[in-house]
Amino acid sequence: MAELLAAARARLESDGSAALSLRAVARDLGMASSAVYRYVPSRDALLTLLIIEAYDAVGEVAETAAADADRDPAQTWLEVARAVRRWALDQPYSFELIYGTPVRGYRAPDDTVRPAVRLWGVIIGLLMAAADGGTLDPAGPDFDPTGRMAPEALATAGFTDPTTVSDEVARIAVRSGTLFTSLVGAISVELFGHLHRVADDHARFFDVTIATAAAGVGLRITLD
Amino acid sequence: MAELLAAARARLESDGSAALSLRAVARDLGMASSAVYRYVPSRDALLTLLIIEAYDAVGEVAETAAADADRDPAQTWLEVARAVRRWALDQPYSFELIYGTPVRGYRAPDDTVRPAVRLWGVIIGLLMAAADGGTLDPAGPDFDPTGRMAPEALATAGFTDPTTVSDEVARIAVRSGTLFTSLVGAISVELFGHLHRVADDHARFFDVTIATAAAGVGLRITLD
DNA sequence: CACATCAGAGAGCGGTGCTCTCGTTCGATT
DNA sequence: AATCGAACGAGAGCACCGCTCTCTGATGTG
Repeated sequence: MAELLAAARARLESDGSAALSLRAVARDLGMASSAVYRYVPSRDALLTLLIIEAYDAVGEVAETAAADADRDPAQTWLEVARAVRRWALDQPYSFELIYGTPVRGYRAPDDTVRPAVRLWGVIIGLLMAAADGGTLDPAGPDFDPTGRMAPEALATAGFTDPTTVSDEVARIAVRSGTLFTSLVGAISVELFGHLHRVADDHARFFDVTIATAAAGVGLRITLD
Repeated sequence: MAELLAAARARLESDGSAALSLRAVARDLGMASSAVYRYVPSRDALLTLLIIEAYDAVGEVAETAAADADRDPAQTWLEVARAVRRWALDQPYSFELIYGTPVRGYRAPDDTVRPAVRLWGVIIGLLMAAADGGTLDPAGPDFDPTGRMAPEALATAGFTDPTTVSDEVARIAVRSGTLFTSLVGAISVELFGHLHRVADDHARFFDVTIATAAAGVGLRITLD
């Protein structure tokens, strides 16, 4: 089973998710394609395993970057974003697998929710830290947060008891959406080729995009 | 040829790009699969045609929304973003086709550049209008725009002669990247299921995300 | 009328996911 | 120790895919 996953991971990294063929994996293992079905019920199930791996990988990358960086939450967010970008450029197919077009007819099982939420946890944690430290500027547009972010998500991320999400917490958590979107958006846009003939220095474009979006939620990032 | 494109479009809208099968299109037309190759050299070429159609469609949606909306550039941007989102939710597979994971081994030919740049044109136009009207706040982070945005892109969008892009224009154009990213990012995140169990009211999440990112570049959007 | 061009058909190649049946092997129970 | 059953793997086969090849027939033109 471990060998199977390793072979599938190798195939994914070299050929991409769309080309991940169960038969090819079987060939790499020196087995008949039918034998693989002893371990995995379908190709999509195999993909699910890789998806969970990818979510966990990006979650760990973000958590590590957040722990390693300096104290200022805004600069820490920049470092986290950079780390995630580096990971995505390194393993583009893993990024595509989780943040790109979902596989046709594929419905993510609940097993993927917990690892997927790790990144949200890092983001919300940074916003909380900024609020506590008094470095969180007033956000651009303010609005009523009731019912906007699911309390369940906050609870899964380990912040509060789902039944008692304070208005204060919700108001901050809402801003995490913009940070998350700017991160996924900036990487997607670069990775999927939409900066072709638009921007030259992709790393700089990324930094600026992250910093600008962060300014909107009240995090002042200074770029050198 | 027109029938072929129509059938392919229908297949795309019902099954998605990954499942767009030349044989299926041929069946829909009552032809042998080999006959289709009289008109189109390969499946990828057929996809390219649909990609160009999609870029043009989203470009027109954006241009129309920009023309119809009121005078305030910030509010107009919100309307443009909403219109593009509506289009994407309406034709998810077309959105995926251009802003999702690129098709394996597919390299976009230059024919796609011009339609792809229409959306950029709308964005830059709005920023210019805001700057002219004096409603463009100082952006979050400021930075040297030299060499950041390709002059060619500005020229293609119809703003300047590529050799003479003023520093003023470049400084404004740079901000368009954040708006573009927030738009594509917000739609991707929603369409690809990353708001599942995170946000309840997707339309509101979208508005807030767009407005917050816009605040970072200096556009004040007011949400009701 | 002869001829060339073109649209389409059909078979076939190697590939895919997946299912079914068949044999083997190996470990636990009696 | 013998036996039984579960687990594992192989192989054939189904329907589908992109794509190529050859062949047929219609069509229009010199």
